[in-house]
Amino acid sequence: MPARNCLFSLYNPERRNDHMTELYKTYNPKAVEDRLYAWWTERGFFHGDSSRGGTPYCIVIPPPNVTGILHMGHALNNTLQDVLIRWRRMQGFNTVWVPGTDHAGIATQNVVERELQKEDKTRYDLGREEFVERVWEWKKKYGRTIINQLKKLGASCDWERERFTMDEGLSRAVTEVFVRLYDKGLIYRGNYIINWCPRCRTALSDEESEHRSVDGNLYYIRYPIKGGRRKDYVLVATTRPETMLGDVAVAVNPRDDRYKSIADKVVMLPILNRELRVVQDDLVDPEFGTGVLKVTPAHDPNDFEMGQRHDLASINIMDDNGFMNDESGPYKGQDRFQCRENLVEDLKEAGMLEKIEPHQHAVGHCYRCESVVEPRLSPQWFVRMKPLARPALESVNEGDIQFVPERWTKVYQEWMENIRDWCISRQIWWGHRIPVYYCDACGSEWADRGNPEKCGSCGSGETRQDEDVLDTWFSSWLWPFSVFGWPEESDDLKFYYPSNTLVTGSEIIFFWVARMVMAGIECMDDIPFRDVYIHGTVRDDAGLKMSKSLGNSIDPLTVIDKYSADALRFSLVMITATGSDVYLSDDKFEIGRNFATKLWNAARYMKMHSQETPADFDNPVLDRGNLSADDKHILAKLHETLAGCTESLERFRFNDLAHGLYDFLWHQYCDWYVEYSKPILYGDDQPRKEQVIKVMHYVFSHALRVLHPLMPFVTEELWQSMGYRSVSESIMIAPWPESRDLDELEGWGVTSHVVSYVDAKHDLIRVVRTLRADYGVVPRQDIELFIRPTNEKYARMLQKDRDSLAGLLNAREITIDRQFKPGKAMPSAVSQLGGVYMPVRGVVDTEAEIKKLAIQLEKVNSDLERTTRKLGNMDFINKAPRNVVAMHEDRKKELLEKSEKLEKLIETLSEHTQ
RNA sequence: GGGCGUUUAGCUCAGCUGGUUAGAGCGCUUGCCUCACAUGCAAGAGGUCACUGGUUCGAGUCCAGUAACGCCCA
Repeated sequence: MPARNCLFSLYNPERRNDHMTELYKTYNPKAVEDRLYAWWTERGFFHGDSSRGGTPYCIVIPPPNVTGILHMGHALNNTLQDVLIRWRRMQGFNTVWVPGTDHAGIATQNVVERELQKEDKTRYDLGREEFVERVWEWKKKYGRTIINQLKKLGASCDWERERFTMDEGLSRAVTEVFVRLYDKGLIYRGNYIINWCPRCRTALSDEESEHRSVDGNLYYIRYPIKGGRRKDYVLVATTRPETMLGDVAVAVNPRDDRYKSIADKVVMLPILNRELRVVQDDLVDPEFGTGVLKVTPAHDPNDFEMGQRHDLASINIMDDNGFMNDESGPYKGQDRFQCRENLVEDLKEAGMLEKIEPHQHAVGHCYRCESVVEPRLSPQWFVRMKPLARPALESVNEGDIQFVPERWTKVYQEWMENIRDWCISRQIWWGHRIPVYYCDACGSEWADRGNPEKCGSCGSGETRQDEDVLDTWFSSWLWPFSVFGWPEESDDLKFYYPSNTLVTGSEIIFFWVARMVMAGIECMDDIPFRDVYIHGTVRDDAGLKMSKSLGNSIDPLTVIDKYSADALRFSLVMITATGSDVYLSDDKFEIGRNFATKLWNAARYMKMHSQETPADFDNPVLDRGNLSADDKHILAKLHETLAGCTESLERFRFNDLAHGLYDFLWHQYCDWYVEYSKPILYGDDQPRKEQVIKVMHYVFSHALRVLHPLMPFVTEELWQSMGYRSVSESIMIAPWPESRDLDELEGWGVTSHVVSYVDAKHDLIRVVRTLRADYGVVPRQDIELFIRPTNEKYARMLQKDRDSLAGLLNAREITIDRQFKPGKAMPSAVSQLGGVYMPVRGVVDTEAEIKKLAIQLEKVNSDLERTTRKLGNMDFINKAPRNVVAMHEDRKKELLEKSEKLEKLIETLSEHTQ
């Protein structure tokens, strides 16, 4: 790396002397980020070790999909986790953040199958074993993409603990849990309606079928009554006409008088001419369609239940690919959608189609490939959820687990209360194969932890394993303890489980969060985490969810490249309100970049004036008598900020943290304190200089630490280059600053009076600057200024601050005089501390001046009137809290003074006009 | 159909337990290359807090209703 680009030479002791020769005006993240990240890793700062003891703080990462690439959702999610973990680490907790990926069964299989397609092969050409081998190869080659991207983001994960859901250890956990639940009777196999994706050729759980509203049709079809005349038919309305090929009955509501007469009749299925029973069922909604429902038990969940109740047969009419099978007569071999078209044509021709109405309805789509999901009867494995849900619900009801924001509690509760069994088998090859074995000799079936060669009952060697694999979430729900080696009772597991905080998005509350709670209680007899922080969804500027298919996503890596990782992190957090969605556009990242540059330059300024960092910067010995009001003010503001930051983190108010630091460092520190310091640092009062330098380093080094979790790179770079290593070799492990309140700052003479005096002084400066601007006095032109302070105390304090005021206002002379009376008309204004007068060359438009002041007076008087009225209201005086009343009284006094001053000003001006 | 959420400056959003004069960033206007920073500095304009009613001494904030939009579940 060329030395010129390396702005500060940092942690490397050999390079400590050749730095600072040249200071660039902007921070150059490219020269910093990878180097620092490598150093942190090398030094082992990310590693957590249970044997070190202490208080644990643990986060397990929501494992990203191994096929995934980092998107803004990940960037936000992992930034927040990193903020928490870095904060707790600095607080001295024994922290660990466990990273890893999940094997994403369907998604990964799809990726590899697409690869095979290019070679004109299918997975069947390779066979199961070879195909799985191929997926492993793919994983080895590409599976670390997202992990490397997390490193670019600055994530301080404990990489020594990186896990993958298909690892040996985690696979063992999967088998163990399966066998336990199987033996407890909580896992069963059954023939039920499941969501079938004909493209992925597998079952999906209810959560994996995404309902979307689609514009479809309602087809009204005539089903003739057997033995009736031509006009005797019942009219059936359906959205999926092709499923009629699997009809076994029609159903009406028993209370529906319209259809009483057909109750004992048989109707004929058009085209196939199958005889259909007429059943009566309460489930039929008389209001929907014609009130007659076709019953297709093999292709609709409600129909299936109805079939059970009325003992109806089930006719499956489709194959695994969504093509019509033997049962569908003339339509055999047709794709389901093509079949629909053809069938509708045929019905039309036969005069059996009465009408088609446009109809909007919800249709399930595969969450991996977006194909229309086909409800279909199929033998699958399920987890009985009710017994698992009960304690998981209780732990949230009783507050052992808390959602932030709280409203998600209800979403969780409702899902738990209405929970349905979980379909866990998938008809794919990539994943944990179901550890159930069958004996073909004696027909027994059992779940096994090992690889049984013989049947346990009859000793036959004719055993075979179930062909299906498990849902990926069946391994993810074990993540909080499987990553620590469960079922082994490792020291790490004992120390770090349960984890403290889970950070995730709302879209996987059902998929993952809820199930982890169930698994944790079932397997560990303890909840997996205490707090669940749910952040918002990342959207584009138009409010659309960012997605590859929409092409509206902003690539975090592009942002890192263009603006820096710190900028990405800071900007994301700054604009993300707690738990609400984020709207992003490229230019938002300038916030963070500019902020980093601002810090960089503040540091440059400090360095210019203090080649050597004061030895006691961390806990400075300050001469109380030699501290100015402004010194005390910034010290107070620093500690106020520190307190606010810690509180924000405790409450997961990340954007408050970002805003607080931004405001403090930019506006309080740079805009006011650094500006204030200039005349001193460029002057030659040596003792004052030393004090100010000490204050600056004290403030800066503490603010940097609190900022570090948000902007790890630039804060570390500055920590090193400013010479703060004596506190700790890295800012990452520097102690988190303790805030002190005003009483604790008393030793430095910091009081609320000093703080409010400086606030008021800032107000005065603003007032004068406005005067300057109003009268077109350019910055380089100096002014003469008269101040008439409100009281003797202010007069004394302002007198002390004359030089600094002169600096901040570019005034060549400031006169502070309680008796000041302008000898001629001049621009003037009113501030809390007193009136200000700014003589200007040339003629002043007195009329305009009076007018301007009159407008101000009007506003003040109306405020005054409102406050007076309020204070005259006995109800207010009696019922409002004392401090509120006192506040209004102060305000009244203030307004009164201001009003009088303005009146006097106007009066004086008017005299000069005459 | 059920549930949840949102509605505050031109834009994106803060505003927590009701209590001063409703804030920020961006954008806009004006003036500045002032020796840390033009990725900057200073000043300024800009608001019927969606609507209607209620509670209260006091409502952007609490309650009820209405409207629009969004999300989740069926």
